[in-house]
Amino acid sequence: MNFSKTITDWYRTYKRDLPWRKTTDPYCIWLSEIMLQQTRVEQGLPYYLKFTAAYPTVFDLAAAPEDEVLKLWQGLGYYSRARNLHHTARYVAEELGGRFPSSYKELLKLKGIGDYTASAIASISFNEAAAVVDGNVYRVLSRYFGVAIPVNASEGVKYFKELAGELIDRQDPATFNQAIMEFGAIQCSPRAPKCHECPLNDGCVALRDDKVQQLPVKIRKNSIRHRYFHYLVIEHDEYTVLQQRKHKDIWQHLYEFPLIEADGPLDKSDIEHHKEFRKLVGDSPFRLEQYGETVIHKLSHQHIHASFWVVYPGDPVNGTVRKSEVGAYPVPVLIANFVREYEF
DNA sequence: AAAGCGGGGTT
DNA sequence: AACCCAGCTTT
Repeated sequence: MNFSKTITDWYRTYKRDLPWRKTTDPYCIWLSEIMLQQTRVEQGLPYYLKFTAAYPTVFDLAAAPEDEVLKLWQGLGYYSRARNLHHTARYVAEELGGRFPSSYKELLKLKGIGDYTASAIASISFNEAAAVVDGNVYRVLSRYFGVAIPVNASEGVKYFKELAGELIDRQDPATFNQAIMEFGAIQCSPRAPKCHECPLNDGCVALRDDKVQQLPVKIRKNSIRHRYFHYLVIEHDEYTVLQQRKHKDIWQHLYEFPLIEADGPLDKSDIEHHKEFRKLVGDSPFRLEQYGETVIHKLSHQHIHASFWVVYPGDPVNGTVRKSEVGAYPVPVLIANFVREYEF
């Protein structure tokens, strides 16, 4: 039995019951695919349910303010996905009458939609034979065919895209694409694939040559950057201060307390005399105390060493919001964790 | 071609 | 601690 038929037969038996598999509405497929980029199904699922409940159509999403969309997205990470999602919803609603483009080529032009997502929507919603190549597909194909070309370099991207394009079931591309991804997620998993009970184990080159653990090959990079964030938590009657992150950096457009970023740890005296602190508090009298210990918030590529300094200014300060309203703002998980523990 | 972008789970 | 996840955009 050939590779593709084995995969789709396996899928019909073992596929998970997931809400986006009950529809071919391109809006719903698009929503699910954006959320699942670099994100596990179990983590994305509750967000999919929240979004489809809050925004049943692309017009509902387009009509929402960005802060509201980011708030619903809070905790899912890679927030540019939410900003691009919102941008594209407005484009589709206002310029395309709410109708998504129906081909891979046209979908690829939309913000936030790359090769993978355009292929996924084109195949699932419009039955176009565009092959998806995600992390699962790289793993399944590199193992079964014994290909050691690095998957995260340009040669590998091209090679596996073409290979997947040759294998795809042109009669039912939607099922084939979802099948090979599901197979990679459940059967041909990264660390402990179930080779002993795999329907493809007779033809798998990696299994034959005992190279399952060495494939796929990835060029690894990224050393971790350490950053030191000192947050100023203003306490003035029922008010505190929040600021939106505007610059090109992590957490763009999310909110946080006024921030002093330094090259390392700072003590109370460093904070008191810092330019940003003086700018916020002015020359009025104040009380200042550190809350808790330094927290190390780990991102994929950065470790944020965060300390929180509670400030009781004598005079009113600018940029205040009610403490009771802090929970309404989209904030990084680091800030949400602090707010939950501190309780104003 | 390489860097930058979250958060959580697994080993 | 390292790796991975239904990747995309910018440099």
